[in-house]
Amino acid sequence: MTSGVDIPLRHPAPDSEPERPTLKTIAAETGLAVATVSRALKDAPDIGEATKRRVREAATRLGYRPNRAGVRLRTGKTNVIALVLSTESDVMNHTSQLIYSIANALRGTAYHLIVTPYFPDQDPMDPIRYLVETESADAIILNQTKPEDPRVRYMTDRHFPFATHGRTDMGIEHSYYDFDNEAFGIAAVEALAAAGRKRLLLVPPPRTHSYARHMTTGFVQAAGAHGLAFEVLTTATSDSGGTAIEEAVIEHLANSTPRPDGLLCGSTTAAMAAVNAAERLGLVLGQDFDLVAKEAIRFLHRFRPDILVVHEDVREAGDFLARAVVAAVERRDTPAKQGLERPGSVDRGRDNKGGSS
Amino acid sequence: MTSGVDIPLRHPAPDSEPERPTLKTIAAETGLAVATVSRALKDAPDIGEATKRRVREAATRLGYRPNRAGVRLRTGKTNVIALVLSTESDVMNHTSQLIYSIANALRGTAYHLIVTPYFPDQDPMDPIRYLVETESADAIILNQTKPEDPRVRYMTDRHFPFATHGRTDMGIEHSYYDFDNEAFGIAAVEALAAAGRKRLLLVPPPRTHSYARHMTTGFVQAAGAHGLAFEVLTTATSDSGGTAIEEAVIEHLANSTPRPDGLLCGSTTAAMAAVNAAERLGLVLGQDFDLVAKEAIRFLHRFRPDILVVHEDVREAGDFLARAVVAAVERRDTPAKQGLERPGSVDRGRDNKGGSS
DNA sequence: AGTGATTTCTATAACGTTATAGTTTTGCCG
DNA sequence: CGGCAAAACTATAACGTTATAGAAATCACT
Repeated sequence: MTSGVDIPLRHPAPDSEPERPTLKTIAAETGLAVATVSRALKDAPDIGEATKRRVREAATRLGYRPNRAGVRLRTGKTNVIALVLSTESDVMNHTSQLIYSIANALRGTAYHLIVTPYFPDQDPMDPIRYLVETESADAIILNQTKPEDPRVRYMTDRHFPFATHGRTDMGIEHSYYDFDNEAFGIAAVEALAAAGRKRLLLVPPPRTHSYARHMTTGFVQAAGAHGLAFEVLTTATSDSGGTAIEEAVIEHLANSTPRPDGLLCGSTTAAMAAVNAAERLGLVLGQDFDLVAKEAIRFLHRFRPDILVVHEDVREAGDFLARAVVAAVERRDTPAKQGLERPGSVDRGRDNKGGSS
Repeated sequence: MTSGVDIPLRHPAPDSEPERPTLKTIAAETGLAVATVSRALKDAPDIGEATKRRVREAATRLGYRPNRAGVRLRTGKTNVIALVLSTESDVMNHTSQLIYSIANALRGTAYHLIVTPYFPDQDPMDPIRYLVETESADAIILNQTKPEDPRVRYMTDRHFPFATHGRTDMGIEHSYYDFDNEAFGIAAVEALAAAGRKRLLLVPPPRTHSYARHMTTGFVQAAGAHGLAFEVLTTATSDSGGTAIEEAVIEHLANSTPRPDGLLCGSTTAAMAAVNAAERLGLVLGQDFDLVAKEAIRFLHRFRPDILVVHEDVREAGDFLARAVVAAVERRDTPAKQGLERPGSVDRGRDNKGGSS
């Protein structure tokens, strides 16, 4: 089949690409100077109305779109929002929802979303430093804040626009969106109290994260207020992984007298593991014990219809955060925006009409 | 508090930024020309060894990093890999795993990951066209391929580097990674046959996607080969949403005689819904019926330990796809790489040591 | 020492954009 | 109609990089 001669055959056809139009193309088309076209397109006051119309017409007709590299090189503006994500832990459900909702909020704007996960073996500061130093983004959104979060200080010091999913304890004024985990803790305790539960057990989030303290505070306060006994599990956290949680809970339940009859979990995985643990001890959900869980995607009502569920709307968070950073980028002096999602009602899974997916 | 006078107070301190080093900086530092520095850093053959060492030393000392906008403007290279994601359907679990594994594979390379989800109201071609036309990425990875996928044709025609998660039926040679859903269908049927099941029901993936045909083919073939009765659910697909699937399955089971006793589901959600449906009819899993499901993240073993589970390793897919496109970008004539994940064994959930999360 | 080849380095231009300063045109008023 | 201001447009340079062509220095060999 192949001839012995080596014909230097390149791409079959030179494919004569239509060549993407630039300002120069429009300038040639309209007989104007490149600078005029540029200024016309950004509606500068010193360009005549008729000219502007002519330029805009040519631009749409040719399908002109600014070359981002050109803009970026000249102005430093990247038109990029970076989302920096922790990969550890059980946030799995959160992640894709965050990404989708941010991307959705960015639709129709000039901004692209770049996603930069970092891994347990990395310093969380690494991606932040990289993005800021190389000016690879106009703003950063990050999640999994810690009470003392060096990333927040770093960006604040440099006046770099950012917003966080979660709060810190540093007293720095910045844009964030958070779920009110303290209120959640209180609501959960009240639901358990209403179900007649007397001895509560919290499977806490990892202590390093800000929201762990909020949830624990709410839990402890409300339990105290209702005169209920309570404990916080110390041998596992809600992102220890299902198996570890199950073991830790079973161990705890087996060895405590009196036995806790009201459980509180911060994640889907933890809830499933905890229910399994209790059931392995022969306890019946809704009878011997109740469990309240928070989840971003409705799953648990299928797992155990009797579970008590609070929904966290991560999509709202993404939307809020995206708008906050875009506003900050467009006008550098925009005041920081803070959002706090109040937990909705605590519902039995069986009552959820929930969309799941 | 605020004084009546409006002092035009800008940023407190001018913050005298250390100025990011450029080639010019290094040139000044070493007394060489900018072009020489550039060539030295990319190890061009016409630069002396001593000079190269001197330049490299200065570069690391100053913390030089090439300005991407400059490179991109000059060369057209973006150093960006775009991941284009469908937001519909139950792939939720897949998504974050794909993102993480791609990002992980890209670590240490010069490539950034940009994530571009598209929504049900959009033409799937939109993001592709945008990325290709504006040359915003060096390569594209996309998921949810369809048997006849215009995106694949578009990029092939333009010799744009890409790889897909999933195959097409178009006979176009390109890079992809896929889970062998036909083999999965066969293995699932065999597991159900081994469990003594005689009448099988498939809750199929949405017909528009390539893998639906594969899974159905395997299912039908193997059921025929084992002389088992079989049906394919027509009133819902695995991404109809939990509630819809539950309704459809309950309806189907209630009205068929003889009643199916072996179910096959392609996703976690579908499996949970199907089990719920069967149980609402009073059927007992492992006794009156068995169910095989495929899942990316181990969940189901907690839901019902008796469920039969096959694991799909999405992380492997992301890793493979990332390497494939990077290879294609670095050397445009790299042959297309294809990967097909063979399903592992069909295990009872109770036997899974699985990491969950 | 002279010639040519080889090695090593440099000047220049260009990618697409925009800020700045400057030029031309138009309009107005005395 | 001269003078001047305002309006409308343009030329130039620069952002940081790299491809190209060419210059300078070094070497080899007569």
